[in-house]
Amino acid sequence: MRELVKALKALSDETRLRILNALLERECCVCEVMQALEISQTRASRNLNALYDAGFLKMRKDGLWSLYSIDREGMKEYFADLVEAVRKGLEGSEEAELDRKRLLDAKRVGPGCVRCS
Amino acid sequence: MRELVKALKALSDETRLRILNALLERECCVCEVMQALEISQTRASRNLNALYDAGFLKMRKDGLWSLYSIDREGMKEYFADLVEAVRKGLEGSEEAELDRKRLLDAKRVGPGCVRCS
DNA sequence: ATACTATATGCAAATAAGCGCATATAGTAT
DNA sequence: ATACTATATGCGCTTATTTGCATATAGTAT
Repeated sequence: MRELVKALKALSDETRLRILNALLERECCVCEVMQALEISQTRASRNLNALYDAGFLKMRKDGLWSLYSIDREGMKEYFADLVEAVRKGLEGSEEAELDRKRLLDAKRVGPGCVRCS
Repeated sequence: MRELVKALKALSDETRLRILNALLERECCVCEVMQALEISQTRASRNLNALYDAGFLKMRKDGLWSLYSIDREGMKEYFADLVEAVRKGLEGSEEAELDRKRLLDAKRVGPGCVRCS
């Protein structure tokens, strides 16, 4: 019960739904999420961690980068069902589509990177 | 997107998950929910309304009673998927089981009713 | 009409959630 | 070593959520 509440709380936020939508496309580092959703570093990091903490994501390190992805193998069956229901509920959402579009151009560099200014 | 967030917010609360669990058994009036979950009238009414408002429940009046039930016919497909995922996530929950057990003895009378004191 | 009952709701207090700023941490590069 | 980069996190502020109390509303019964 506690686990289920935590999972649903993790999903009940627009930012985190948008993040999940992006991760449905592919594995992302924090800065790619920032770029795709046009949100701050703090916001991206904290909300990614919330989804991770609830049990939806897995994370691996690659140098400086933290790479998050949907933990399809590791998550419980009803978690996968929730993700699938969310995916279905996101169909036709302009916001979600725009995020995915921006994700195509997102690069694995941060906001303070000189190449971006 | 807004609709999906609202739906997930409605589900992301222990009281409302317990209510949904009770309604998976059968249609209930507010006072039956109060008895099954052992919660106050305000709490039962407000949380039932939240689930109704999000689109999970339907309601009909019978005299003084407001009878709530899961709106299986009226709700969108992905809402039904969410409910099913929640049902699966609730399997094995002692709290949910106890609520269902108490629901068996719940009667359509309120807390101030003389027959109950 | 009055008395009683089930539900809904305005208000206020308590608690929780979200986020920006600044800073810490840890890896990379020179 | 220093300089730089990507991510994480403590703190504080703001906003949202939850709930109880009291009361309103509406139906029933006499």
